[in-house]
Amino acid sequence: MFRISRLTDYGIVVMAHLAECRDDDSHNARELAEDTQLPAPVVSKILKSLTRAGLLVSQRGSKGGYSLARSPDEIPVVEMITALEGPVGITECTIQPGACAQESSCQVRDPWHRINGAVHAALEKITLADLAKPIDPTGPFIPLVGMDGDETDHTASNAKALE
Amino acid sequence: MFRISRLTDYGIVVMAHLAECRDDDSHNARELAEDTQLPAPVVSKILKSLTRAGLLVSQRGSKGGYSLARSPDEIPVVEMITALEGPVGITECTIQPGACAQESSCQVRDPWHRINGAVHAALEKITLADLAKPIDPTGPFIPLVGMDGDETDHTASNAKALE
DNA sequence: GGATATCGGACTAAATAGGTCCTGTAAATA
DNA sequence: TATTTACAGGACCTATTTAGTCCGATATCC
Repeated sequence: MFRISRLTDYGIVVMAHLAECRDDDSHNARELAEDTQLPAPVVSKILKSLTRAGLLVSQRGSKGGYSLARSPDEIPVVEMITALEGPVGITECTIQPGACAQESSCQVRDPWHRINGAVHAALEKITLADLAKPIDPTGPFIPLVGMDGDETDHTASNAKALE
Repeated sequence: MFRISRLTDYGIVVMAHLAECRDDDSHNARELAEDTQLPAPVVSKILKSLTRAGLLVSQRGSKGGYSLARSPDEIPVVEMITALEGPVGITECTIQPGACAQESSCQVRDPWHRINGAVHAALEKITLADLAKPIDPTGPFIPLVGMDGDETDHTASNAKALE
């Protein structure tokens, strides 16, 4: 379906929440689940993955919890996606060379690699900081030009958005 | 996993093959399966979907078959993907407003919409013609602008081309 | 030592994708 | 008109992936 998994979506919400709490305190899994309104066991699972990937640091024991390993503007979206669902690649052959029997004769492989590179680059440039502060009109805008594909349906109002 | 399904991949290979045969003759499913080395029932299924989406025209009966509904340069990649796996949307809420309970309070929705728009735009600009002729250095390059952060230099995007 | 919280897996259930097959219908041809 | 060819539209089954839960082990603080 060409979309990120729900787990990944959750993970990014949790990360964004951590980025908003500008403190360096660690937040435990239960607390984060409550704040984000997501099921606790799932949040716990996500946090472990993100920690293993080096995006979060964990502290065990009582008073333990999780906190960001780096500043939000140093955490690109692509890393979060990779942490939660493996390497970003539009087609199989962009990730696993050799997996496809048609590889040597494939006519469309090269363009796919380019498309993949483009998507990858876009996800690399957007950082957690961009996600956590979507409505700062004075701040640097999320650097995406030419996004004309989005204008078609906005049934759910943008206006309502965030307060 | 953030990648297109195998069916979609196959579909694009078949479409590219049709684009290469510059004739306007229709090619039947069996023939296309042989040419592309893909399993016949699968190719047949794909062809039906592509026809329903208006990317191919079909001709029934003996001497029947499939042919491109439009010129390859008028068939964007995003349409092929949409035909075979539904609307392109990174997150659920970019496709189904209202499906997510957190929508109203979601902090990251707006940036996701933008990211989605960027990916969508990239896939819209790349056409079947680009995929079918991947090695023409003089032709118009796959327009990957719009995925790139600084929009100052569109002309250079050809050469550096993301790899 | 006891309470708290992460770590690492195993495990189940649900959803999706991949692939096959069958019946119906349209077109060409003899 | 009968026959053959080939698409149309599903139903259907299976394998894989994803979502979500749970538990024992381990680390830390008091």
